[in-house]
Amino acid sequence: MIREQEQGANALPLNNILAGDCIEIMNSLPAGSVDLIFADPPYNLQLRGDLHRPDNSKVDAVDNDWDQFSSFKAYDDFTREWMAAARRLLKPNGAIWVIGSYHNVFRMGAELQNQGFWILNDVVWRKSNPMPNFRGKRLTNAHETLIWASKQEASKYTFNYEALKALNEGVQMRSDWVLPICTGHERLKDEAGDKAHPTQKPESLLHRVLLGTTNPGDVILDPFFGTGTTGAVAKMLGREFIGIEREEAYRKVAKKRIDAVRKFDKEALQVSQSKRAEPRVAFGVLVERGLLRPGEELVSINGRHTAKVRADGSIVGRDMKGSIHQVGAHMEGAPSCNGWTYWHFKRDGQTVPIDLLRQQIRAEMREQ
Amino acid sequence: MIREQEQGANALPLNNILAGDCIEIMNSLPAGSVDLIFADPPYNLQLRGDLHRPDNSKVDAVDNDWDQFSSFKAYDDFTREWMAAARRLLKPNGAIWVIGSYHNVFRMGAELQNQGFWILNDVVWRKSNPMPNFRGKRLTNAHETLIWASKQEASKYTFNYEALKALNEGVQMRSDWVLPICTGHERLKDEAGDKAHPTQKPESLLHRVLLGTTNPGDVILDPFFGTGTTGAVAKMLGREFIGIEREEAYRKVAKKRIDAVRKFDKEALQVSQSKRAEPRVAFGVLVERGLLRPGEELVSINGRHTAKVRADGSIVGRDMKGSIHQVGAHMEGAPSCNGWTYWHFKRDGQTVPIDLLRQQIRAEMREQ
DNA sequence: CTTACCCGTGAATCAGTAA
DNA sequence: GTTACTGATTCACGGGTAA
Repeated sequence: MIREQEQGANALPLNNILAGDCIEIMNSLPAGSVDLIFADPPYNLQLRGDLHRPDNSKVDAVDNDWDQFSSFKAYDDFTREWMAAARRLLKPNGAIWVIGSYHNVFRMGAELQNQGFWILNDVVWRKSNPMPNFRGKRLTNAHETLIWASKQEASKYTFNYEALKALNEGVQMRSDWVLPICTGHERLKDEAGDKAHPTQKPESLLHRVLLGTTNPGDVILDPFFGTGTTGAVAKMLGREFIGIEREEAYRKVAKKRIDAVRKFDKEALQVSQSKRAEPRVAFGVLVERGLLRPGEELVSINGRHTAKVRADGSIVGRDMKGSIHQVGAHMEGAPSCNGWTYWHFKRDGQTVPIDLLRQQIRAEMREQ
Repeated sequence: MIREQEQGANALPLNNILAGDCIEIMNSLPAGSVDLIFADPPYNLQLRGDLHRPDNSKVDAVDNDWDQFSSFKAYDDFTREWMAAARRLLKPNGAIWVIGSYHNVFRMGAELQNQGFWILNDVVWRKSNPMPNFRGKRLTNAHETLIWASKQEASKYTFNYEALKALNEGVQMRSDWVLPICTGHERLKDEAGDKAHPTQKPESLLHRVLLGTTNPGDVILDPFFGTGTTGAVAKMLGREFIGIEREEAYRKVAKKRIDAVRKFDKEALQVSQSKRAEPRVAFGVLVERGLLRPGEELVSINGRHTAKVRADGSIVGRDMKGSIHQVGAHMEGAPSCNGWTYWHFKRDGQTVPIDLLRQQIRAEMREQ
């Protein structure tokens, strides 16, 4: 058996990038031979016109042919096919990760369930540095969603609980991961110096996925290999990979990149540590959480000025409205003012600085 | 028309909790009459068993020949029905929020898209104090997902950008919201002292939703009302609500809760306004009123270009004449330009943006 | 050599009104 | 419905250059 798998016609082409359509290629590989699949398929963004930043520069949007689908039906057909091919390749105890945005992730999640995959977690990648919403028409799209699912409900999937706990400063890893997007030297460039791929994923993300849900020596398949982040991190971590990629330009960049990777590079093991900054608390959050009521009166530390709280966290003084800091500075004729210590409120006859409420919120946040 | 809506058979039962099945009741209400729907439907945590409605009646699966997926089918049928009924009730510019976990949110998101809703954002409610994963077999399930969608792609949905920005310490609100789960005094108890509802949502969550995507006076429908968080926050914020709930016990708790809510006073409900809401002022008016003289020179913000004001409110640059916006865009070779902030004039040795003069005019208009 | 400043850029379903 | 015009709108970083 093992000999066949290693040497026969059906041998797994380990640590290679296969050229071609991922559905065809997956269907040509031996069933039940892969431990983990990581899939980052086209998102079907459905972008309309151009978008400019406030400084008039144009956003370099994802307008590649591979992201164009004629309808939801066409996208669903595509999803059903690649997912079925992927599921066939998985060992009985295998698992899959998919990543997407609101454009496609709901359709992928539903199809995973339809095909009998068993969802273990949905994971939110919270981007520490997302692109802002330039027109102010929506919320900043600051996250993407991953779904982790086993081949079937009965699968004894791999989960390295302690490793992830260690990675998370000794407390259980949660379903929301704060990681920066891929920029700087990690972002691969083409010969012209432009980004080699429009949607390169950060290695920190794959590091966490592979560390947490595979063992050394496991076989990891990425059917939408792109510039090979999955392969690069798999190699670092001593896992085997199989990549499938249609576009020659991407394959070329990926091969060069992976060839340069050294196994068990200790520095690489540290890239995924996210920094923990002191959380910023907006004054509006006190209102939102009911610690202060809209309409409630604030008094200045010297008792000379008052202001009223509004529902959105701005405040209104005698002749001005704005943030707690702005209004405080205005009242005192000062260039700046720390509103947290300047403004007080009354509870049970006591006058208390609003900073006390901020400390309360911070304590809650630390509890996790 | 108005009389009919207020007093006729089709009158909207504002600020009431309606008893019964939400699909039937929604179908009995007048179409196109609701501004926002907030839906927190059953999460269907036991997808592999029978599916039950909130009243514990069993949902019949239409297609039983594929037993493994029949329960998904039943959940999808249920989702399709209530969502279609909800969509019918929305005004053309209306919008919907749904909330769920990985058990059901993918199916809801896909169905929203299938029915022609237009997804605006998916939002992650990151729980600051989730329940840990006791068995250590998965990641701590520390978030839930909300989807915000307009009735159709062309809808001019409500988004109070500035208010949410104020709520977030002056930077635009992101798609991930850190909020604690509902505990303590806010968590409603029944007579026995147990929690009155298993999945009561925190008021802070609804505060952000309603402040950000409705205006005072808007009609908000919650078809899975439960203990009435939507109604309580709607009342606080000066919005109208309609609740639908099958279970008498929940309706009773909700009514008592909402009756005790005090509306915030009007001034507190004024939120930060977008500049887009300000009245338009034609540049020519500045000339007309003598704030700028025909022949006066304007200088671009970077000091590189000049233009001359003409009596009709057009301006002339080196090789082009037109509006302040057209000439500015031409000078910079940009697709567009906000002439109000681009062009400056000189007074007493100072260089001042012409937008300052527009603000003067607007102030005069407000006094009038 | 260090610090300060400027510039570039990222999976984006990104406008509203009047004629 | 279409066209034309007005005019509102950005956060976190990394890298490079200037001081």
